[in-house]
Amino acid sequence: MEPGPPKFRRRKADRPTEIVEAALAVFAEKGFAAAKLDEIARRAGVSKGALYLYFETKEDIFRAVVGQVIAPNMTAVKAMAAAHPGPFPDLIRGVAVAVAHVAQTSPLSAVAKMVLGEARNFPELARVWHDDLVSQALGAIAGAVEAAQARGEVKPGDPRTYALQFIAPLLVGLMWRETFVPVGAEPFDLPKLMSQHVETLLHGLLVTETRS
Amino acid sequence: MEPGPPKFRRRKADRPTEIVEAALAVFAEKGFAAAKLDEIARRAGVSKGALYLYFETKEDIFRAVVGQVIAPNMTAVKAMAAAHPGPFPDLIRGVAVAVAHVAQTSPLSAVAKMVLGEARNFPELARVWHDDLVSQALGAIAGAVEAAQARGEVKPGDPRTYALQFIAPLLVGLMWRETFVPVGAEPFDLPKLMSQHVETLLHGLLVTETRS
DNA sequence: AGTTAATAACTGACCAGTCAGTTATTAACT
DNA sequence: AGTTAATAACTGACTGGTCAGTTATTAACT
Repeated sequence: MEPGPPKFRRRKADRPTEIVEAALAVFAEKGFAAAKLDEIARRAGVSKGALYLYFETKEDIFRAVVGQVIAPNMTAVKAMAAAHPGPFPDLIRGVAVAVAHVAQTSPLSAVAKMVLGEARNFPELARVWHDDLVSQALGAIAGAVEAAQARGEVKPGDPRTYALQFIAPLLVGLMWRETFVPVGAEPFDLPKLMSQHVETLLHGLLVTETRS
Repeated sequence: MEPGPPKFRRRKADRPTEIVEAALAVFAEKGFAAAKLDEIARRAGVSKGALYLYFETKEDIFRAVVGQVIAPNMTAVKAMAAAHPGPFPDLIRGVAVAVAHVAQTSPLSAVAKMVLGEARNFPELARVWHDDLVSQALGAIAGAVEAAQARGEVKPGDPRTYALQFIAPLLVGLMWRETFVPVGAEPFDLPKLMSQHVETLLHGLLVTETRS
């Protein structure tokens, strides 16, 4: 009786991250409700029962997915908040490039969409997402705007609103990509979008600068 | 045995709209998957079986909800597209006020959120939403921008991107209201947001207008 | 009386979560 | 070094509850 290749390996250490990665993929594809634990297990190379060795419930897995995506971005936000001042246009251009890059090279947007979609059923996840990530990022930008206003570089106006104006087109661009491009919509080139947007914000749309 | 008030009335004509209205409420509260047909029926004052006299499936009801919300807004979009030209700043300020008003006084944003959330499972709804509503509205604004560019009023740049820049903060503000305000986030005053945004787009953020 | 809107009890598929049993791995003892 | 006992990771068939959709029956209207 040759043993042959074993039916499974005991790899307690690696299972949780593998499961969370598989779950991220399935949740991103199907949404929370339509994601099946059997499929998550299959993609993680494990049986469904094994999921319950590491997580209490399906919701628990979802929480872990969101948490894992939030964590690395928190440090990025903190770095942004601590950015050296310098002239406002340079700062804001740099942030625009950085933010657009992160948005395109991480599962952030897929998870963001899920958090938005499931906010009703997981209010505590919406809270974490807001408190730890969105509010921080918005606050950091608003802070930079406020400092620039104090230096007389930027016009008066609500800094938090300015921060939203700054970031909103990118967010909508991401939603556009996830929602409408798959059904045939013309995509937006996000880096180009962001660079045009930043210049518009800085200098305005109008050719003649006449106060109305 | 006095008959008393009848247990139910036969009101074939009114049922469909009543059902769709009830369904809109439940879908908006719970999302598609978590919405139960029993509850939709209960709120429509009807039994679950009666739903199936007027609709084939749950998805069918959802489609009807989306369709009913799209229809009246299509006419609004068409009116906007046919707006008299005039100076660009006036036009764009008017549109901003109108759009902000509609967004706040219709179930549009709730349905929009649902369409975004369920786009994967209902691609044809995402397509309708895009083709009949979003794309039209964006095109109308882009057309106005292009005309203003031709008149030399507005700087060069992709008109469709300008349109997205214009509308994005409002959309994000709506998502903010639906998602983060319920978990304690500071709300945005949408009309104020829009008016600050329009002025920023027109004139820019910077105090000194030096080309960089 | 005949027609049909409407009901309420019912069915069957689906799926999160369970658990009795199996297998890989380690430890203890020759 | 080889054998065996003990442990813990892992499996997969099973269950119980939920819920979209069906149907036998009733009651309203013509």
